[in-house]
Amino acid sequence: MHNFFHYLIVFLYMIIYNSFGDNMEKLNYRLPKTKIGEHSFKKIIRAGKALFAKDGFQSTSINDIIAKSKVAAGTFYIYFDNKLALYMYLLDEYRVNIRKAAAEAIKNCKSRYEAEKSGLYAFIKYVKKDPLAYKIIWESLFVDQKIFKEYYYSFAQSYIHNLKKAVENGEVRADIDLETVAYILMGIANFVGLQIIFNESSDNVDIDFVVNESMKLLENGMFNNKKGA
Amino acid sequence: MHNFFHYLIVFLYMIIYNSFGDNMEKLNYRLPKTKIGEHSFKKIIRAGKALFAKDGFQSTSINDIIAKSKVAAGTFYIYFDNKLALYMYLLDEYRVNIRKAAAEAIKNCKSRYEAEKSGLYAFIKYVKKDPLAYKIIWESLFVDQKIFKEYYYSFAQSYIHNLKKAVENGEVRADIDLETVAYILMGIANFVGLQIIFNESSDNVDIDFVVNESMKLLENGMFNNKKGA
DNA sequence: TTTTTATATGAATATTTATTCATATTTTAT
DNA sequence: ATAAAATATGAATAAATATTCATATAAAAA
Repeated sequence: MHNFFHYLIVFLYMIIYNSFGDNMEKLNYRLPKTKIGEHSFKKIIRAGKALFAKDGFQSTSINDIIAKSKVAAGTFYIYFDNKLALYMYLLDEYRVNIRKAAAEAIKNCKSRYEAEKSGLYAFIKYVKKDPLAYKIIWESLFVDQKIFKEYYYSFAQSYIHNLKKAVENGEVRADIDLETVAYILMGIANFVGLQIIFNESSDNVDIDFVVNESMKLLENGMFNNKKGA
Repeated sequence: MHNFFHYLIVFLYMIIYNSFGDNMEKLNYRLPKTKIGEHSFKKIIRAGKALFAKDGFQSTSINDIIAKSKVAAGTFYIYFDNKLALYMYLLDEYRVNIRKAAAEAIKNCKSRYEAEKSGLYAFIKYVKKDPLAYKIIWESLFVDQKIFKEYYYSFAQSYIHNLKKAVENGEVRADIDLETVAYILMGIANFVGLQIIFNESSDNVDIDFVVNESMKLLENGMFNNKKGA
């Protein structure tokens, strides 16, 4: 008779887990409700950012975070279930910030061309200022492949949506697959961003330069002989 | 008087470390010398590949590798100093393989255009067949930022070298920065590769398709109005 | 054949890391 | 002023992980 209840519970668990699993993952942290709590919370966030940026997610232990933030071990668990919960919180924050920076840069653009240029410039400037944003998103591929895939997939979808409109009003050529173009544009932004980050002495002038060169290629391609071979 | 020797030793250590540090990192594994040793070595390699592919470098413990490969704990240490040594061994293997695949694909190409197309196709086919190759190189950014940077930097340099030749014989336009082009091409390969890997049911036809679409953009850009805005 | 070298083993040890909980303090609500 | 809620603490415990080493066996060299 015990077995019946055991299997019932397992069954119910499976239903709940499958339908709500993804949503429940987001409840792994608790925001503070007082000034003093906010202070501790911020200390943890700051330490997490610094350590994840320096050593990466997996190499950073909760003990490291506790030591750096100078809160007691128990305090960490008041706000976060575990290290992943803190990481997800930061990842979310950076995603919002990057999208905000891009949206802000694009909002007054008159054409798709201008929007690509401003968006690229804003993205690279953002990751130059705060390389952790860049690193933390890339690293999500190794923390949880699913969240990485979802991020780029949804990014690509909104890209495709905008490109479609640009095709309709004749700005973008109609004879090219927009999904591929979306991934190409993400690839360019990420790797040209890499180029800027690699060069530690790079400044706004350099960002201007690589953005202009990238736009040249997006305008007219890279080959002289337009027929190819 | 003890202090003198202490500082002498520290000084000598610094000299040795600075000049040979990079080379010495590569001596962290020992190849087997007999048939039976080769067998154990291969078992460790196979288990490492499978686990790094599934869970990533940091989430895989040496104990996991030992369990999966079915060798004793001590056996692992006969061949590798630690987990990083195994990872570096695999990273090196994949780098060689990817470069080999790319070189093989390019060697009979008559033009830079053809070479770009074949190289892109070969790269995507390779990472589709063995996604760990892709993952392990990207992940190196989080295992050791230096090796990641060196990898893409040297890749970019050899790219620039080839592009320069193509500019000289008029195949590639002369009014564009080749370093930026190199990073753009790496970005396209990596993210269009991502697009293919994300779509689990993608096949050679899909690879053909995205390569063709990418080449369209490299030929003529993406905009109708060549003046931009 | 004997000696030497290479390899295998896994229990034991050392180290790191995550997590809990009883107790104390501070803040907010009543 | 008092009760309730929120927060802080860190020693203690639990769990995971890395590494060593004495012992044994197999392969190659002498």
